[in-house]
Amino acid sequence: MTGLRARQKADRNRRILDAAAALFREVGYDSARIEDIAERAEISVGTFYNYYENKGDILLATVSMEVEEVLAAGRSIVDNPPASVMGALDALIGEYYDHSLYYLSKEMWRTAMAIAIQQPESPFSKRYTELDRRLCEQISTLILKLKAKGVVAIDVDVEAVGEMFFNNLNMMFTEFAKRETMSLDDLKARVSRQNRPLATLIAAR
Amino acid sequence: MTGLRARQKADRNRRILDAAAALFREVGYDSARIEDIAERAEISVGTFYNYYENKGDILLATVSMEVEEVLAAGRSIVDNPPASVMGALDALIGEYYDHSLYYLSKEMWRTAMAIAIQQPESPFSKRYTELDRRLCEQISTLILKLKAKGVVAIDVDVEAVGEMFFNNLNMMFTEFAKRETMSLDDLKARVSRQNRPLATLIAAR
DNA sequence: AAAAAAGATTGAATGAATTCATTTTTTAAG
DNA sequence: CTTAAAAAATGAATTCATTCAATCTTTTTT
Repeated sequence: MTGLRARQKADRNRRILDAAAALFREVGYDSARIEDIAERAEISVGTFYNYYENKGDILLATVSMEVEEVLAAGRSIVDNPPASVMGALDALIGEYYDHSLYYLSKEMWRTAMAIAIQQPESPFSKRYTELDRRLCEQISTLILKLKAKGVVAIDVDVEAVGEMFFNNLNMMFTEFAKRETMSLDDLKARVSRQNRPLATLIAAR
Repeated sequence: MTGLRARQKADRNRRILDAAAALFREVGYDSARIEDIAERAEISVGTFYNYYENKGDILLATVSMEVEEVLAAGRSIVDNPPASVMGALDALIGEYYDHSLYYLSKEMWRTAMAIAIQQPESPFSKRYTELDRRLCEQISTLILKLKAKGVVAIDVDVEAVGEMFFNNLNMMFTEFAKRETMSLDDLKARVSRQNRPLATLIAAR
């Protein structure tokens, strides 16, 4: 049986996460004070710091939940991809992008990205980087699948190509988050255009 | 003749910039306190905030100087590029990367990137983004030059390809800044491998 | 079941960025 | 040359994330 201590710990952890996620959505990251998060979670400020190293950590924890969902959604596309290279890429990348604003605002994404860059050694930053790696891997897996189906030429360096597609879509998402005026459709159209040359050239002839 | 006020303003601005750049190099961004920067520049803390919106702004101002230099160095490679697509890309990108650690540490780069993402509306953030755009443009210009020389196929979408190379090298530089253990040579080798498929495929046959 | 040890919680204290009401300096007007 | 208006500089006060010594709770030992 789980001891009282372990149960209380899990319970507090969830209360903190819920309180923070709610506050971030309500007032944005910067205006959400640790004191307020602690008050909502019915703990003290000090306790907050026993659970998370710093304010950024709790945001990255929120983001991680979101990315896990995206990965799961992506899996079903990779398992049964559209028949063309461009079609498959547009479908998977479109899924990523459409999902991205479901829980998180552009401001929250910007902050999360900023923290992940700035404190790469913090545990949640590592987790975030790990999730990026898995997204990148998923793109490569898609290309590999297309190769197996004979849609992509046999001599293509799948990993190199997958990394290039991923780095491009990731960088473009960063730009999207930076520009409040840029729409999801703009983003998808631009990335699609960027992908076309490489996608066309790696297609089996 | 420039009034006294204008001259004093320019002078103070330079003193602040010099003081900050020196302190950042000596003790790193986080440990450099506004109070110390102000003391070195022989102004008050309040005056600092009349010249820069916040601490991040002054770092981005420092970084901008560095990127201007890189752009200038890149120009001479674009004007007289190596004869192959891979050769030309490796040369230009190598120049960017080698230059990057001349004035700035990885920690300073990380902080600058983080700030540029987080506060995209601040004046220096816009300047930083603008410099990124010009770097991207320089890559496209290189491809265009190679096309004119008959090294790159005539039907290639230069802009799309240039953006993809750039976004990839930029994302990889971010990863480089995040990993304290990654060397410049590792970085160059990985990017070179990533570039090869697209570089080969766009070459005129 | 009492005592000791280990583990957690707490909130007041610390330190650094940022603000803002006041003072000082420069320019323009009479 | 004085004086009023505009622009800048100033630093004490504020705000907020983070720390840490003291206290309380749970678990383990006897």
